[in-house]
Amino acid sequence: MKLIPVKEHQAPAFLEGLNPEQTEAVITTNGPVLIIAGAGSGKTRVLTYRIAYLLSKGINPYSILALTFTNKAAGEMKNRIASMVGESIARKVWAGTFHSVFARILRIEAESLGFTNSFSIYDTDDSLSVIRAIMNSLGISIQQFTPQSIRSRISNAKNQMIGWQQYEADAQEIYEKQTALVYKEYDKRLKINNAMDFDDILLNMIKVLQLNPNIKAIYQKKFSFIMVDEYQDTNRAQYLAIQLLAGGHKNICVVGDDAQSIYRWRGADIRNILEFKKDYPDAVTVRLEQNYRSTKTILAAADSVISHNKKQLSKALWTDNPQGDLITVISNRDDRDESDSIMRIIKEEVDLHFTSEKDFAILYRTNAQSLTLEDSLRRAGIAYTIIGGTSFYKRKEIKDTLAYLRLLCNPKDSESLARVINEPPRGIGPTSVKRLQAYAQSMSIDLFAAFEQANIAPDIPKKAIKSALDFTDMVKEFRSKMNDLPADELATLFIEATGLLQSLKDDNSDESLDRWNNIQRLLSHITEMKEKDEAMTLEDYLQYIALISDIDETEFGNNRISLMTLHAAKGLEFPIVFIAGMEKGLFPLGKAEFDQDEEEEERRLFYVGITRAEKKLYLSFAEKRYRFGELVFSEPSKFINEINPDLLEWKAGGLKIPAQQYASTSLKNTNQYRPAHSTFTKNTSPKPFFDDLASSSSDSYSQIEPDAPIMIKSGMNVKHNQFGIGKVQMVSGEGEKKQAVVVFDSVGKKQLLLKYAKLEIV
DNA sequence: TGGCCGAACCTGGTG
DNA sequence: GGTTCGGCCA
Repeated sequence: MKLIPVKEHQAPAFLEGLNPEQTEAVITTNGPVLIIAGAGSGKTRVLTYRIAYLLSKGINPYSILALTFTNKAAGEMKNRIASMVGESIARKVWAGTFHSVFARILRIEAESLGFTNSFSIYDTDDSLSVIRAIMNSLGISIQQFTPQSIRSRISNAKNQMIGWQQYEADAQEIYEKQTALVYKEYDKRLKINNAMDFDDILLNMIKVLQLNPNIKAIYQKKFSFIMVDEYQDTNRAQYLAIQLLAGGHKNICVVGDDAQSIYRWRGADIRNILEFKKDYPDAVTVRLEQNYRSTKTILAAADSVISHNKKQLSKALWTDNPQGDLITVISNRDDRDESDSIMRIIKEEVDLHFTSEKDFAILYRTNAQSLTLEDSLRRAGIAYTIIGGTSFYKRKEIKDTLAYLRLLCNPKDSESLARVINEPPRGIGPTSVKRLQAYAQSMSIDLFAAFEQANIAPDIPKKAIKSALDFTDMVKEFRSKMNDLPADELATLFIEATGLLQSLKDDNSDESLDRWNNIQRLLSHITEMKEKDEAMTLEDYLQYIALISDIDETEFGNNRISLMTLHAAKGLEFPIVFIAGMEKGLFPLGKAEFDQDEEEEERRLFYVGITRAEKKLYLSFAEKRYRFGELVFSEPSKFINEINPDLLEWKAGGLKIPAQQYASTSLKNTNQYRPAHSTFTKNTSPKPFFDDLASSSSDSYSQIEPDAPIMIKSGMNVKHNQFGIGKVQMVSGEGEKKQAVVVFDSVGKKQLLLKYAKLEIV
């Protein structure tokens, strides 16, 4: 690979705004480069300038590969490149998530692995239902081994590049042995369905490169400059794929920050960044330590938090930015109160200081927290967008519609066929479907082909045969039109023809109407995408949708406040940030109490959250909160106390509801605590204080009386009605949240909430 | 065979 | 709180 000669030895004018380290990171384009980039140190800027710099040297945009973790980060990068070099060049750069870029390549190379180029991509839910079906057919108890845990075991294995053969060979305990059985069958079924799950996209990319030296050579030559963002979060498979692609020229630039490593649970291997120097001994290391994003206060808070982690590389982040406001901690009675407090602050800011809605972000630990927040936002009349929330795509009607479209593109996708065959009901019941599945298996054909042969398959009722044949004829008719009709028209006509829309219309309930509307939204989204990109096929659209989690991308930043999980917030920044649910057991999550590594990861996640804020940071917690539809009492998170108290100010949320007596909580700074609004009522009753509240929230909180804790101690032998006999290893938590770690003879180690587990002492 | 109802699970996060 | 799954009945 020969570089196009540099025309002049002077740097382009756009480099002038960079500091010396950033400049070095931008112009060191040949050979391996490791950029250690602290939070807010202009990492995205460096990456985009680097690409712009390469382009300014005459490098072909198609030969630049930039890999990110989230769609959001990829989109951000593309936008910035576009604003520097123009849309037409920017879109030629291969910038995207690992999954989207690799899926794009696999579409081209699928045949070398025995897939067709219209393979389906299964999301977590799809793969879960395949696993469920497999467990049922293998007679593995769904009660004893939850499909979720089997799925995550398989996924973890894949992320560490362990195939079913090896997994089977290594399986020791019963859980692993059962997983091995499912894993083997799962692999087989996906292959038959011409489908890949998210993990397969990485693994198959590696397979293609490893098995076909000529294909490897093509892509090594094609991508002559490779950049990887968030390198600290790559797993073994991603690491290997990068190494294969960069193997020839070694023009590889990785950017990362060990303090922001938050995907250990998903197989991220911190060694990848720590040992980069070992993999590429001549690598140049650049450290970006000046923070341009946050105030001194916010940076100091982040620093005092992360210093509680034992395992970390030393880093000296500093900033020239002003000191800024104190960090405000808001205490609230409950989750609803918390949401309302946040809304009130946002409204005040918007009304009094003319702040724009797009300047706010609300971050939380778990997706479930968004519900209460959304409710408050709607009542307050504030426009919002949930980033990365999958709610739209998780809707049944959307999944059904997409399954129909997948079936249209990928005839072998038996999973999708089974999903939609009775949506709307067609008189082909589960029994008939099972028989056809058995028939398909015995004849080694896919389910769609079995449907086509329903008349010769055994024991299928006449009515079902007719329905099956009508259905396959209808699908085939549309398949024959695939090349003649534009993607959006094809999709609309096909979905009409399936009767899905009509059945919702006929039902005529509010809910059905809502569903009907959602399907229309999806269909018009296809049209929208088609208008943007004339060449888009239905397969392209399905792939895009499978790998993206947010349909309303255009609404992002369009004068709406943003809601997202802390994980999804990585790489983003906002002037004003709220971190909600700062409670023990929620953030850090309960599991971290037992596990030092887990706690450190949660702390890094908090670090990520804090450093998203530019000007002002709010932390809020609730004394009680609905979780699993039940009210749970909680204490403030220990993380709050890890921030230097000089950086904090305390406020009480809650407007209508009188504040409770806080002295009983474990908070140290009660003297600094000021109720934000006049009525501060002392209340020593352990029961919440409800007076003459008009607020509708009150009745839902009326009966709260935690059960007496069960006297379970470590060392005891106990019996669980599902898992059988086990030994208590550890007990922790109080009252409702009291939990135990029990090692069961049958399924190994389990963490149980005593309130639910109903353990018997034996 | 298909529809309805109650029980059981859930919620740790990303693509 | 919502969703999914299995059992029971028409």
